[in-house]
Formats: sequence, C-alpha cells, structure tokens
Amino acid sequence: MNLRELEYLVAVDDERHFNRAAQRCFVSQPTLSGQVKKLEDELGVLLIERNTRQVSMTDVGLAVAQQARKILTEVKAIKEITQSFEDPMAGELQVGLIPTVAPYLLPLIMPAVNLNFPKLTLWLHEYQTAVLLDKLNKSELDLLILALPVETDEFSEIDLFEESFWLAVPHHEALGRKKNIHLIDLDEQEMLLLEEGHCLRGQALDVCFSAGATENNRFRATSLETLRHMVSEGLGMTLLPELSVPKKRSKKDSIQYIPFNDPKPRRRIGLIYRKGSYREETYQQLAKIIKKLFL
Amino acid sequence: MNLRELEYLVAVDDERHFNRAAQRCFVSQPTLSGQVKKLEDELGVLLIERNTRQVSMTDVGLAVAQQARKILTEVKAIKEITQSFEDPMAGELQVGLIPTVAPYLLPLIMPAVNLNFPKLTLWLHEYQTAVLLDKLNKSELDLLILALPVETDEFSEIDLFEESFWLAVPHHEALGRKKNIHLIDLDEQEMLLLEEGHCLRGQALDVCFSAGATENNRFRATSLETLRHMVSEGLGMTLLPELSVPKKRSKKDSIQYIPFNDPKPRRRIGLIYRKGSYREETYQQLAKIIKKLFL
DNA sequence: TACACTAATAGATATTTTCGATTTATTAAT
DNA sequence: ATTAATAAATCGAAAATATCTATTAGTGTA
Repeated sequence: MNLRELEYLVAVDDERHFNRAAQRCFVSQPTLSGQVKKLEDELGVLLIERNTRQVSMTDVGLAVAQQARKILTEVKAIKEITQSFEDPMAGELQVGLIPTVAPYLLPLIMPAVNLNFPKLTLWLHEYQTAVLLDKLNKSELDLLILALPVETDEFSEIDLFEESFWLAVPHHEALGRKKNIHLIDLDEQEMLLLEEGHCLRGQALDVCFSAGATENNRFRATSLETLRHMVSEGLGMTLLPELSVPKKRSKKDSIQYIPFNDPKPRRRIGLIYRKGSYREETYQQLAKIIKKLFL
Repeated sequence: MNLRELEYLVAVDDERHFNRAAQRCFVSQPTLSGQVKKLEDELGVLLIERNTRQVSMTDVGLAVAQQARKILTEVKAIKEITQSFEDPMAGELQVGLIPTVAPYLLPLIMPAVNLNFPKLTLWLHEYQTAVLLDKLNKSELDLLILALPVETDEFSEIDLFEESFWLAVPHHEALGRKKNIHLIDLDEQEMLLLEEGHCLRGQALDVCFSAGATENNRFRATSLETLRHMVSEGLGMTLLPELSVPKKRSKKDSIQYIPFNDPKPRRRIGLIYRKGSYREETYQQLAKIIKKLFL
C-alpha cells in the first residue's frame, strides 16, 4: 500500500469523478484510475462502483476512505512535529478553554502571545471541562486552559494564576454598600449560580457551602453573562471570577462588585497537556508569557 | 513521504542498528540507509545520530518514530476494515468487560461464540467502567460488555440480558433460613460492598438505599470473590449478581444464596460500541448469539 | 598497525509510477 | 438510427524510484 493511493481514493470520494479527482491530485486520469485499481486489487474488494456515467462508493469504499483520511491527517502531523522541533514557537495549536475563562482571559493574553510568537497560530475552542478533557485525550486538542486541579495522571499541569471570586450584588441590596466583605457575610444568603456542567458552578457551590449560603434553585444561568444580567435585573446576587469583573466600576452601576477580605475565596487557573507531548517546550514558553501578564 | 520509509525508521528505532533493522525489513542495509536519509531530507531534520560505531535517535527522531508507529497501526486497520466487510464474523476484536461480569459470563458465552464464529478472535480486557469507556472512545477497544445505561451519545447500546441480585448470607445468620426474601427484609441490615470504582457498588448501594439497609464501612472488598470470602468468613452479608451465584448449592455451604421475590432488584447488562462503527453487523450478530443463551 | 564491525557511497538493475494516445461504454441530441 | 459528447479503462513507452551488490570509509579494539 501507498500513501498516494490513499490520497487518490479520498479525492475520488470527495469528487465522485475520476477526472476531477485526478486534477485535484495533479496527475492524469489513467494514473489515478490505475492506482485506485491497484489498491482494490491489494485489498481484494471493490471500493468504487463506476461506469462511464456515474461513480459511487461502496460501503467498504466509504469506510476505507474514512480511515485513509485519518491516516493522511496523521501523516501531516509528522511535518508539524518536525517543524515544532525546529522552532517550538511556530505552527498551529488547538487550544481549549472553559467558557467562564475564555472571553475574559483571551483579550488579555492574545496580544502578548501574537507579539511574542508571531509564527504560532492558536485555534481556540470553548467547551466545558469534561468535554475538553475528552478531546485532549483523543488528541483533538493539544492544550487546555481551565480550573485546576484536574484529577488524572495522563496530563501534565502548569499553574498560570489564581483568580479570586468577587460578589456581584444588585445596586439596591444592603450588601452593596460595603467596600469589602467577609465570607461570613454570605451566611443565610441565597445565591444565583450557573447550570450543571460548568466547573465554576462547583467552585461557587463550595464557597457557598463553607459560608453558609444556599443556592437559588428557581434559576440556573447558562452563561456568566446571563448570570450577570440576572443580577443586574435585581434577581439576586452571585459570585463572579475576578477576570469577569469590569475594570471600571461606578457607584451608579446596577451591579455592585465587592471584593472579599482575606482569606479570599479563589480558584486556580492553569494549563494542561498530554504527558510527554513533544510540544512540551511550546507549552512551557506559552505559560511563561501568560504568567508574566499576571505578575 | 512513503509508508516504507516510516517502517524503516521504526525498525531503526527498535533495533538501534542499521543492519539488523534492514534484515527485519527484508531489505539490504544500503536500501534502508538511503530511504532513511531521504526521509530526513524531506523533513529537513536529523532523525538519527549515527557514526560507524553507534546509532541513537534524536529527540525529533523519537517523536517522528512514535508518530510513524501510530500511522502504521492505522494502515493495518484498513486491511481489517476490508476483511470485516468480506466476512463480518472474521478477524480480531478487542472486547472490554467489567470485573463483576467477565469471570462469570465468559465461560458461558465463549464456547458458543467460538463454535458459531470460528474465524472471530476475541481479545479480552477487564477494566472498570470508566476506564472501559475511555478506551472505547480512544479506539483501543472495539466493544464493551457492561451494566447499562451508560450516559453518553457517542456510543450505541444493545441489551443482552437482565441480571437479578441475590442475597449472600453467612450460614449462621437467621436470614439464611429463608427460601426467598423481600427487599424490606434488608431494612436496618448492614451490608458488605465492593470498593469505589466498581459499578456494582453503585447498583448495590441503590438497592440498599431503597431497602433501608446501610453499608458496613469498616471493610470494602476489591473484588467479588474477596467479597464472597468475607461473607463465607461470617463477616456480613452482601448482594451478588445472579451470574456469580453457584449453580449447585447446599444447605451446608458456609454461604446461603437467597433469591428475592418480585419485584427483584436487578441490573441490565448490555453491549456498547462507537456509533456508526463499520463493525456494527459483527456486534449485532454477537449480541444475537449471546442473547440466545439467556432465553 | 591490523582487525572487526558498521554505515555511507557508487553504479547497475529492477520495479513502480506516470503520461499521452487510444479504446470502450453510456447518454443525449438530432 | 446516427452522431456527438463525456468519462472511465487500457496500452505501451518514459521517467522516476527503490533496490541490489560491491566497495569505501570511519571508529574502536587488540
């Protein structure tokens, strides 16, 4: 078997036309026809049903073409591997982030990343922790930015920064007058939280639990911004991670943002990747740049 | 690039010796040397550090060889794909089972499977549910036999059979006199259970909870057979899945096995595989044969 | 210095891939 | 029925590639 044969097969599956497929592969039609036939002979099955009027794939053909695509993708990866050794800070990276971090962190770090590593292209993906871990595992993603710790020994972690929680209260609430608050001030309070699946929900629940607060079970927000709108509508208070707290705040805002006194409740944000990945150097340098911004 | 070049590279990585690597590939040493050099030229990096005395892989070389192995494995899979279309009931299958099912189910089904599908080779793997699902996801396994339901939409399920739970009590216990028992007879009883990680533990806990029984927290068994020995030593009672209950029982056994009256507590055992797998036909037929044994 | 071992090189040969030209088959239009 | 248009298969020559044997060159050891 041969990688070119596989390319030809994939081209036929895409084009459903031998001539066009051949053009796409920059070879003549007889060449492509011949190689496809050779592949069929070697495998001992008919991959493509064809007459002079129409081309269609057999069931086996479809399955083999699918596998061929996978193989060709893995082959491309070889070139990326070697390039990443030549220059660790060049190439493409599939990065996954959790939704409660991505929109607030990316504007902060992307300019610095692009400036320092102009040859590095980041493809950004936003999913909840469980999905991210699965995709990292399956090598669909290379690198995750999420809340630590993650209990698994298949991945390596790098700490990035710690993020405190702030209290977001509607303007009219008594608590909104305070400049700082203590955890115990939350005792007996009812909090709005995110829906199931967001790791932030679990972290906030922990804080609520240790402070003696409870969850408002009538509403659960699907995103941090929904949550913020709910607070702004006066429906209740919530905990927000520091990065999502606006830098410019005024006493007239419909939401008052209040920091905690020590010991501040907080979460760790970090970066994880598959243990022993050949891209380790890339990840370390990326982490270094991001950390610098939080000093 | 070329699959043969990748084979040569892997051979060198394995043998650390050009001559032996060449022999392993059934080519002459100059051929192998030349092709490896060609690969290095194409990738633009040194993969192997060599002089006439010793051969060692560079970091890039190791990473590329690793990727090459992956590719060659995927290529092999093509042949398996076509063969499985030729005859769905031929070839190799990586089957995963949970530890509370494997040792009791396999002796029952393997003779029938081997008889009906002599060309099918099953490789059997025993892990707890979470690990099985991960390996199925990563395509390290093709097929799982475990307790349903499994909450995920990436896999397809086929029901195999339902398995009732039996009560296993030490010979001397009062409950051991009974021929049948009701769930409510377990009220206030303390049960021995498996350690964390076994799905059977969760299923038994459910039963205990609904019956008003509690767990004995001083011991947790690592396997069903350990659990059975603990009961046999008189340390307490437990729930066992039907398949693990001996067919021949006597009143003199140190363990008395007692079935439940309706509604019997039970669990569903089934088979799952990746949705849309080209092996679907194979799995359906396997399921059919297994089901037949439980009619 | 001679020897044993190993990888690289050179030149010849064999194999495989490719191309252009042609053939065969099918459909649509006249 | 005939013709034209389209598309895939086939053929034979050429080009490209992989392989072989024989030889060379480098490295460590006795």
